[in-house]
Amino acid sequence: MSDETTQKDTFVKPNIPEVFLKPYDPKEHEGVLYAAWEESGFFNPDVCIEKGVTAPDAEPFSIIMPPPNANGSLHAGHALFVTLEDIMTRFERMRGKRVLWYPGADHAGFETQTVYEKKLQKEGRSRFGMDPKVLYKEILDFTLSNKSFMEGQLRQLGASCDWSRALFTLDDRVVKTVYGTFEQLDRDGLLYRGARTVNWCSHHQTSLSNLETTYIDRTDKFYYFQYGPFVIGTARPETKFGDKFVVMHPDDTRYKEYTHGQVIELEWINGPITATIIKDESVDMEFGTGVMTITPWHSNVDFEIAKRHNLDYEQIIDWQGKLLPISQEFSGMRIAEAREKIVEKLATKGLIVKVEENYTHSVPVCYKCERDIEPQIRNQWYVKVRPLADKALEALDSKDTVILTEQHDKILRHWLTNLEDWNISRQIVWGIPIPAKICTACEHGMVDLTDSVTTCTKCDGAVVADIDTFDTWFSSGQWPFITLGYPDSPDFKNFYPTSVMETAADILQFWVARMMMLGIYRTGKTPFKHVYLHGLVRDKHGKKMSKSKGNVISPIEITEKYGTDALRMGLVVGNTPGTDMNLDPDKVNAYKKFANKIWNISRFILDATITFTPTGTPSLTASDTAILNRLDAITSEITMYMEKFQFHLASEKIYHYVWNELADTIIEESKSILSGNDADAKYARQYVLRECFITSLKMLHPFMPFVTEAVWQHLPQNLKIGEHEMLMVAKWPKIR
RNA sequence: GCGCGGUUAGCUCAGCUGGUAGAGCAUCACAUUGACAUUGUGGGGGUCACAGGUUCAAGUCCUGUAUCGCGCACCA
Repeated sequence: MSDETTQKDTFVKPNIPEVFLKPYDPKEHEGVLYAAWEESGFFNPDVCIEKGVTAPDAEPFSIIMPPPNANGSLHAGHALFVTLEDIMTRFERMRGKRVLWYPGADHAGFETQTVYEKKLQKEGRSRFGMDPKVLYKEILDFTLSNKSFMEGQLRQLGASCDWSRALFTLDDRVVKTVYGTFEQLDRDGLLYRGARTVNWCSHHQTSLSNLETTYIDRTDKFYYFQYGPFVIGTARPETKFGDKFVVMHPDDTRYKEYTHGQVIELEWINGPITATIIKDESVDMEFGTGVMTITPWHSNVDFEIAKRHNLDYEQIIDWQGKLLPISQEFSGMRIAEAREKIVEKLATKGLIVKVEENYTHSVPVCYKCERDIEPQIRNQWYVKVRPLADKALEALDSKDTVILTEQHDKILRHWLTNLEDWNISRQIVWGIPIPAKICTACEHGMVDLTDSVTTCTKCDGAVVADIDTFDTWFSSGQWPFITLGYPDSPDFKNFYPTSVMETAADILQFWVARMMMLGIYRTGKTPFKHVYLHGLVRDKHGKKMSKSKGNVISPIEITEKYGTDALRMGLVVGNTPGTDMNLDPDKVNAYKKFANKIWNISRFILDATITFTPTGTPSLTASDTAILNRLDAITSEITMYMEKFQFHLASEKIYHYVWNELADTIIEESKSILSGNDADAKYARQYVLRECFITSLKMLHPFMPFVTEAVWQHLPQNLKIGEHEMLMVAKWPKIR
């Protein structure tokens, strides 16, 4: 009797499944259960109908999974989206809806190409100079191997999505539909190829949309130069070679003696030049001296002025970020070096009026490499977004799409209201090729899906294929209707518009806005009813996770240490929609304990109900009735929270109910009744315990699918009467 | 510069339509071989950023200030 285990064994009831005799071990159950779920086919709504789990006329519920980038491991943000979407999916499936959670994987154009470039760099190679076809093939292999790895991780997190439908963003169906949209935009006059200022990253050698740039605050020198009779201010002396137009406001009395179009001679960087005076209202009289010279090739504002007055313009900086021959002695220099040298030269010529040292401004940089964006003029394909954006705004006004939270609704509206045309050309190989021909003579662009255009429709010149690819967001913006098989697939008819789009708040404009615009444009309907946005997952102190800081929490490691259920609870309890959350492993550990608590509660209930055979109506005591009423109240409260997407409250509620009420109060109070001699009271209490227990397991399931299903699979038949063999498709509890 | 959000216990955060503050972790004390030490019971700890206002009553509504963060824009 000295050995603790033998002592414990003496209390073991033979009817309790052996699995309950030791603490809950997630590793032992999770893989097996996921395989069983997948095997059952219940992730697929069609199978649910075939097998009678879902009524054929059941209300549909659909979520399109934001396809994770197939270029690496899942991070904590992925774990959060899986958790939230799986909660919604499992909840609605249990409520008997016809549920489709549609998975996918994203080739993630620019993102993946930059990941792959780093890999090339490590191997001492570079994408420049590589045969584009070879490079494409290499990235494809890399992506596909990551894709299957990533899908395995989604399974590990418990995602109950329908793998039989899984789609990859480069699959034929995707390309075909995207081409269809491209052609339709052309036909509708919403597409044009034009020379405009693009955000050029000299490092990545591609243009970027406004969204793909970010601004950083920087303190630079601000120079005042003598420019003929004027003093001009600039932070970028290196662009000033081509500046032969000097601009001021027409109402500026300081310069009233100068007239629009007047020509002046002056001494400039590389000798005497002729400059023309331009009066334009866009000039801010308060800024600097109220006079500026313009560099239309390298500034959007200047470009607009040049267009208004029909001025010519010239490239000063090449695509690699070096000065062109126009700069003469500075030709071939990088910007930073040239800036210094030019200032020196202007100083020796006595043209520097003054230098302000602390000029702070925000500078656009590439969101990937944080190098300065060099505005450049380049021919690109543009989508006229105004009509599309207006339709998206209408959908928000009519509440056909509802954004959670209001804050994000405002951000989205603001963005949609102030939108500029969308540059969809990218100079990278990893993406969907743009099906178009470009005239070598006049640069006219022609949409050509069938590879049939051989001469320019405008000037009869020779044509070449456009070598650019689409902005990833142009194709992923069509994802909801592509996945569902627009226009003819039954899925499209059954599930579009989808019920919920759940995604990260930081891609609201990148993705959600584009999906609305393109979805409405192509199908006539907004792609989703509700948009649930989650924030960033940060470390436990609220710091952004990054490899360099070393504070990255891998969801897979957490899962292996604490169990998937614990991770899911850690991610969802107290995490308000739309706001960032902090993930603390200690918090996850608390829910690991909770999973074990559920396990132990199960052991007790199983033991307490061994003799329970549900026959006849129990004669409930006042205390029994109170417990059941309370259970109903909890059930309706949790159901309401679930319906309102308040998972942070629903999860906390069920947690406290199970631990503090069911375990700490109800079970404790039941012990004396169960060991007493009153058979009716005992039977009634067994009935009550069974109700509370089954109901709790069901309400816990969307949050903690593994431990609850593990328990369910070991429930004896006397507790499971009238219930499905699999908790995943059991019926969500109803109020009595 | 314009717009938006946060500021609540030592830490990280909840708190619905206004009614004298909650959770997890941490901490302290006690208990414990019949479901569970991945435990139980109990406790300490907050003038809910600050200043005004509305109200019988304000983390909860209004105004302003400070501070942190986000979105948009940007001027050469």
